[in-house]
Amino acid sequence: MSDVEAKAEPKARLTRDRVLRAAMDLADEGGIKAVTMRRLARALGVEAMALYYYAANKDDILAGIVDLVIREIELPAPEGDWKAVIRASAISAHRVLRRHPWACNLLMSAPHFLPGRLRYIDALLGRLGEARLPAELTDLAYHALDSHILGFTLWEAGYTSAFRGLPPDFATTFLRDLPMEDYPHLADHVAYHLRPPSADRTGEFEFVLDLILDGLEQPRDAG
Amino acid sequence: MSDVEAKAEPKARLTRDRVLRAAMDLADEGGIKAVTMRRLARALGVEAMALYYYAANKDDILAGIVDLVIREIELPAPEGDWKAVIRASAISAHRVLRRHPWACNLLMSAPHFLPGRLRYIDALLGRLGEARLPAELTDLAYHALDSHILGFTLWEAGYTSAFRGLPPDFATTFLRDLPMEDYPHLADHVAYHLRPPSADRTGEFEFVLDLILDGLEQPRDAG
DNA sequence: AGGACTATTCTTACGATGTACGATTGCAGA
DNA sequence: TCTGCAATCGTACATCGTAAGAATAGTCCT
Repeated sequence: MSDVEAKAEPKARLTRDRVLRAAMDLADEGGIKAVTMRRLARALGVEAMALYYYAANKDDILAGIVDLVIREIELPAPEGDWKAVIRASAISAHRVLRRHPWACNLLMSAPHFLPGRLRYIDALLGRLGEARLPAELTDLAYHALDSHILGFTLWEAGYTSAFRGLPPDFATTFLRDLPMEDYPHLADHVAYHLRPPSADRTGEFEFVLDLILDGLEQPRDAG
Repeated sequence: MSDVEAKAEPKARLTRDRVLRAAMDLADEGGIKAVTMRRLARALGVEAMALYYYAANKDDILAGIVDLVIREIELPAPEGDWKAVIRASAISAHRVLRRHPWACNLLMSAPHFLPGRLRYIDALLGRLGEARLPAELTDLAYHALDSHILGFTLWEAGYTSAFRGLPPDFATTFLRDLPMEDYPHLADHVAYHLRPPSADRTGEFEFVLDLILDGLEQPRDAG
């Protein structure tokens, strides 16, 4: 099952979209490090340099697949209660990013402004405007939502990937090898972080999401 | 001012600590991509392979400098009001990560469990325990704090780096080149994101931080 | 002093990566 | 059939991480 004889798709004309979609597949399967110009080319049944006809360079491709991911996010609907609608969109974003964990890192490390992202930002800002928050709170809200979505998913992805594929007795091994007497509070919580990767943290995501959404509305006195 | 003739430190014996600290300097100056075994070696006045005596591989070095960063964070003090103390630590973490923006990405992409991080987690969990929250809320709180700190700082770092060193008329250029009629809500907010990189967003960081800290205490009815 | 042992550093080399440059193919219209 | 452009390929280079083993430099013993 090595990829020496990779599935070269039936020879159809190359397209920027086909290139990006193949790159996304590679990333989904093997993480972002699996996206290599040569590997990508092979997956498309083509030589590496052919890709440069459709992308300026590798960064261009990475920016492109990030935008593909963003387009998978369900936009806040144009009607309905703003809070419910934004909540739904944030939950969708979380779900999408869980499907493409590599995208979190890319999203942050030099944000590009491609159509998908612009449309997402615009839609979010539009609905947030309806909350009639003080002007600076609107921007804060957008910022807070984005960073919660990304931070949470990134955190989640990092920890689940760190523990993926480990033997089931990893917890005990982990506890034995560490000088736990130095970290008295940690031991109680290790089990929590060793929950199977499929563990659904959606509830936690939504809890903090609601903290933010509800908190924006309440007038607060300065700390 | 090319780095062909890099500052080779006065020839002192190599040390894991000296290696890590030099790697950190490289990352601070030129981002994480500037950390290269050969460059790092040259900065230390040594050949690349010498580094492998002090580190198993490059990932080991990266994990090491992340732990150095974590150690810069002021731990929650062992006494005083738990909320105030955790708040101060979170603010310190934010400040530290702003100094070393490259560390955010590293922190997430495969978390390692080195002493600095373990001590940080342990201290935080210990103080959170004093809040006497329901058990699952304690874990959630830790998770939420971590992901807020990282998400916010990443977001911040991403955007300020995207705009760093651009000419001051970038805003107008940006607005002209984009089909702004497609993004009506976005235009109003562009100026906000074009504030100088030094703009202090600490207030926003603390706002959401307080949302989380306060929200943890309130009993909430299910949405 | 010399010799031996170990800790530290260097030399060389390999495979992988991103991509510059120019040659090549293949299809369109004349 | 010839021409011209769009799409693809072949070759080459600098740079990367690092494997394997040779060379050096201390340090201690006698």
